[in-house]
Amino acid sequence: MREQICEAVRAEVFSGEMTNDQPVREQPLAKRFGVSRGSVRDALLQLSQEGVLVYSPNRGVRVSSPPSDAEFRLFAKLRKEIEGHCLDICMDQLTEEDDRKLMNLLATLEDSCRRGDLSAITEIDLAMHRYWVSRASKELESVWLSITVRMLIAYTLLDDYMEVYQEHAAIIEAIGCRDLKAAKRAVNENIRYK
Amino acid sequence: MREQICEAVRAEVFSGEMTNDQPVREQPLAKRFGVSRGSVRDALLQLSQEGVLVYSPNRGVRVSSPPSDAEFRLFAKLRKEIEGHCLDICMDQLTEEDDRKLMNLLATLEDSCRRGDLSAITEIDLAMHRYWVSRASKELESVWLSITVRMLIAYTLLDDYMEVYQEHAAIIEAIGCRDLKAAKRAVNENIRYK
DNA sequence: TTTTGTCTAATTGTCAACAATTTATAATTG
DNA sequence: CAATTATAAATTGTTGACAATTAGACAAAA
Repeated sequence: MREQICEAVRAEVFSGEMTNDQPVREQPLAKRFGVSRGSVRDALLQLSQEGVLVYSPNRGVRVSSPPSDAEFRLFAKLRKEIEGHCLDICMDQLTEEDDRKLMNLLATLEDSCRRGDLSAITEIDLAMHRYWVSRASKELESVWLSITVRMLIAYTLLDDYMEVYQEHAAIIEAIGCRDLKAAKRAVNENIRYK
Repeated sequence: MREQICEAVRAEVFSGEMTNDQPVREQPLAKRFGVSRGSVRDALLQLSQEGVLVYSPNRGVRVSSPPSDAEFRLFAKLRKEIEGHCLDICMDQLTEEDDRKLMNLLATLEDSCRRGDLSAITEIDLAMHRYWVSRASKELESVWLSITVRMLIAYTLLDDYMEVYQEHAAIIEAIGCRDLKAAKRAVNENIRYK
């Protein structure tokens, strides 16, 4: 249940439906999901730890502000380190089943890019990168997520949607060939500064 | 309240009083702190996000296992990047008041090292590094903490306690002189592999 | 002996009500 | 009229009770 609420709120934050400087109230969310405030509280607390929301004692939560440029660059660097490490770990554990799943994600991404659906693009982008991180380590996944969501909050608009697709196509291509160096290069290319 | 419970449990994990593979139950903690299970739940959930505990649905939480050597090295690298960045940001914002506080922490650290009190050493070590991270950015602090606690879980024993003190003395010395390069070098020296 | 199923105890998940705190509104005073 | 104080409303924090789930003990069957 908590996970469901988290995902829903996360998606709304990325899609811009929830703007920062605007508090996220517990009661309305509880009503919307048909659950008690307690469950909503748990979810909001988790999202705060994750970096999507900011918590102030006795004052509730609000959507996080985008990081500064310097912080964004640091986050990008950290993500490259982490995802590179994860590719090292999991590259030769991947099966053809994994390749299929990644291809499916890629196809969905292509569709979303064509439609220019930023919310869907963000979601699938997150899911794809998460795939190899999650495969490598559950511990790392949590750290990686808290960095990545902070970067994604900054993605309010993009110049070229199809470029996103092409970059991810290159990554999946390299992974399909089990070419570690090429995969790392493609990932580093994709995780770039604003 | 939540924060108090978090700190207490965190301290017990670092001191080794709570071992991994042993579940952390809500009811006993609630009784100990004289609060309801709800508050304890909040705290345990937060510590799970932080990486101190691991949460399994319907099965509660247990103390995290130490990271693998490869993960530990990655965490060390990330910490160096983050703390270096934070020193960049906050170095010339520090006042003499900050210097005094850091000196006090250092004095306490020296005492703990002489006594060989690993629990206290870990706590103060955490507090010192947290000082400059927190000064630079609250957002970064949360990411940094989740990395650092995972490293500290691995610190069950140390060969030379006084070395810890000397390394931190060097850091504080450099910060006192506002010597950015020396401070970063000293921090990198301190954050090292097992 | 091993496996399966059932019951019981322990534990977590959820809820609705109440207390404490903060925010917004109205009244008072200089 | 401006500033301050008192009051009311909205919101979060906490609690205890109950529901749902899990783990362990024990018995029955293969």
